[in-house]
Parts: sequence; C-alpha cells; structure tokens
Amino acid sequence: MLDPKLLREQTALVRAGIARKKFQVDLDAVIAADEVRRHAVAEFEVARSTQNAANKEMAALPKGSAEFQAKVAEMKTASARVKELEKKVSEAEEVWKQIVLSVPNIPHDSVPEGRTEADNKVVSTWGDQTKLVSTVAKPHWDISWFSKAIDFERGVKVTGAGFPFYVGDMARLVRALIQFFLEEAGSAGYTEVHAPLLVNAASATATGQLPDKEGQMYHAQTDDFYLIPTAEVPVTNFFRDEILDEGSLPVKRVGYTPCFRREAGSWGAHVRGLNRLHQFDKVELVKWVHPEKSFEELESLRGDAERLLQKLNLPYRVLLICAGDIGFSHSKQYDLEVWAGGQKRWLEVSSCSNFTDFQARRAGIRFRPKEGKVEYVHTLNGSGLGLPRVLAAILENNLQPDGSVRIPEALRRWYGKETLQF
RNA sequence: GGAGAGAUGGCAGAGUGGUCGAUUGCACCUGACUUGAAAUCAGGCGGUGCCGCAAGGCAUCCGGGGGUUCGAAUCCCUCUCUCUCCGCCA
Repeated sequence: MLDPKLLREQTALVRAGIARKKFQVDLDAVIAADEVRRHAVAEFEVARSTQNAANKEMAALPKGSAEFQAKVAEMKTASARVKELEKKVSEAEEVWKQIVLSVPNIPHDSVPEGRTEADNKVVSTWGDQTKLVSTVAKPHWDISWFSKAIDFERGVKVTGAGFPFYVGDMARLVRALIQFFLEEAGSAGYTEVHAPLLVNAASATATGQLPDKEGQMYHAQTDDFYLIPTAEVPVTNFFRDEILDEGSLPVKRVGYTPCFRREAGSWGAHVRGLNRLHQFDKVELVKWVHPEKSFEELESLRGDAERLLQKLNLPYRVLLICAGDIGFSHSKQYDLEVWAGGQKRWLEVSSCSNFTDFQARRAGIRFRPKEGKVEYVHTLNGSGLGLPRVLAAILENNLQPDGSVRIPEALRRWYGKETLQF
C-alpha cells in the first residue's frame, strides 16, 4: 500500500510512476474516495464531540430528575445521527481501502524504462560459458539416468504432475545445496528461521498474495490455511503488526522451506524437467531495514545471492528489471539467471527486490526512531537460491563424457563425494 | 475432541454502566541532589486518524466483529487465541 499522503500531495509523481509500470489505475477515483472518506470522518467527529460533551453534563445531573429525563429524550436523536454518520465513515473507509490497494508501488528512479522482459537490462555477467560448461552438455532430462534420480512418474502416481521424488544421491545433493545456502547466509549475518509451511489469510494478505494471486496458492479449506508459495510469506509476517527498535535494524533472516505453487495456466513450452514444479525447495533471504538504507541494502542482498553462484562455479547474469516488468509491490528488482548449458537457456534462480515501505505498510511493520514518530521499515527479499534450476544447471554444465556429473567443490562437504551417477 | 478459566498500555496488574486512555508498580526519558554513579525527590512516558504552517485541538483504540444504552473497558451475542485438567497422538 502506498502512503496516502504521498498519494494526495504528490499525485503527479505517483501518476508518473504508475505510467512507467504500465499499470492502469484510476488515480482520480482514488483521490476522490480519499476525499469522501476524510469528509465523512470530519462530519462524524463533530457530531461525536457534541454528544460526548452532552454526556458529560448528564453525568453530573441527578439520575431520576426531570432535567435528566429531558436530556435523555433530546440526546436520542443526536445519538441516532452519530450512528448514521459512523456507518457512513466505515463505508467510505471500506471503499477507499479497496481502491487504494489497487495502486502499485512506484518504481525507483534507477529502474529503466520498458514494457516487457525484453526490455530488462543485463547489468553484469559472470563466468566464462565456454570454460565452465561441459562439452557434452545436454538438457538434464536427456541424461540417461535422469528418471532414476528424479522420479517424475512415481510423483504423478503419488500426487500429480510437478511433484517429483529425488532419489538416493540426488536427494543427498538436494540436501547438500540446502545446507550450503543456509551456511553461507549464516556467514553473511542472516539468522536462520525454520518457518510454518501453512499460513492464515491475514499473513497471505500482508505480503500481497491475497487477494490478487489467490489462484496461485494451494488452499487447505477445512482450516482456511494457505500452503506457502515462498518462505517470504511466513518469514516477513514474523514481525507483522510490530514496532521494532531502531537499533535492531537491519534485521536479516534466512529460511529454507519447500514452496508450493499451483502455476495455473503456465504450463507449456520450456517447462520440462526441473524448470517448473508445483513443489520445490528454496532458501529465502529477508531483510527489514532503515528507510534511508534500503537501496544500498538491495545491492548487498544481490551480492549475497550472487556469491552462491560464484562458489558453485555456475555462469550467470544479473538483470535489472524494467519498470514495465517489475512486480506490483516492488520498487526495484534484480533477477539472477544461471546459464543452463544443455538447454542453452538462462534460468531465473533468484529475484532480489526492494519493496520500500509498500509491504511494511500492508503488514504493519514499523520502527521507533530515537527521535520523532514511529515510521515504517523498508522490506527486501531475495532467493538465495531456488533449488531445482540450480540443480538443473549443475547437472547440465558439469556432465562428464562418462555420463557422471562432477559435484562443485563447495558442496562436497555435505554431499560427501565428487561425482553423481546412477 | 471434552470440561473450566482468561485476554486491559513495553511488562506486571487494578478497574463491573457516566468525571476512565484508564489507579498503581516495574522499565524507560528529563531535571534536582552527587566529583561520578547508586539511592532519593520532581516531572514526563502508547498507537492511529482528522484539522492546523506550527503550537495544539478533536476523534478513536481495553483480543476481533456485532448488539443493548442518552452513555460501554464494564452488560449481551459471536469469533479467535491463551492457560489448566481429561482424552488422543508424531
């Protein structure tokens, strides 16, 4: 949610930002609803104030007196009017709330113009593909033993499409990746949290999954819980409706969770193998920071994610997402894409974003400065990293002529061997 | 799942229809005393919204929602959560 003051006092700026994002929002309707709301509030408060004063007088009168009885009769009409005005206020606030939630966050000045993903800017590329990618590279699903290591068919039997089993050393490799990501984040100052995998509607609303992206989440209807599409949801909600100490900022947390996404309608080309799943593992980095620091914190967050790919020796590039392709709640966003040498495609493995105060406002996460009023924190998050596509890149890029896969040095401590083969 | 108790400010804990945003204690901040500190004393100390350049004023908030009443922290209904006991269980 945008700051209502910004909305009404710097309307032109907001309008320009929304235009850059290519969103269609009737800002005039938002402003009008705000005005109706404020007018209703003012009217109600005057009536209420009068009623309060009269009630104070009545308290001083003897209960049974004729004077008292007369006042009661008189106040009945005033009371009815207060109730009526109060109803008007809550209606006006409801209308305004609904409409203001449709206004997206505005993009930061450093975000490039653009309409689609084709307009995203490549800001850097790491790793020499000719050196780091195997000469016998092939798509991971074409590796001879692939279906033994990652069993999609039995996953279909047990659950449905997109819920594979990882078997034997492949399961071990998954666990090694999780360990590696968590340990690296720990060294970078993130406190590990092990979070709930189901959340209530209030949490899903605070981080922005509800009401718009409802169809993307699995819903446990008996208890009205949602399966998390990312650890961002429970981890960010940890501090929902709380006021943090300024001295504790920045707060940095890391969480590993499975993620569940219905991915309704997005199946089609390029989603074979590990490229898109209904259940996948991800390690997520979340930061709550001082508003003045959030854009530098975004750079360091991106650095924390990049370092993982470097240590795994996987070529990647960094995209600065253009205004038209950036998310609804985001102010600025970088994507990290790993090079999958077999598919010869870039695969997104991380998205690092600054939400500024947009998400904090929705979630009610604030801090108390040493002086002055309570303020909203800025929230950021980034994957560090999503597992399946990293796994795909490792399998494809490190495939050996003998059909085995060399495991990156950084993972051997937890994987325990040098190669993977079935 | 069954029975009972409860939810009040950062924490503890009063308050059962009017002068209660709420006694008090702790914590915290400021000042006095002190070489400094402790102790003591005095004062201050919540969020949100609206109006205002500001000082400030008004409104609102006692778990959430609804109701009764001229008036609700206080009475009624409902939901959620917590605790205790019993049952079941990884």
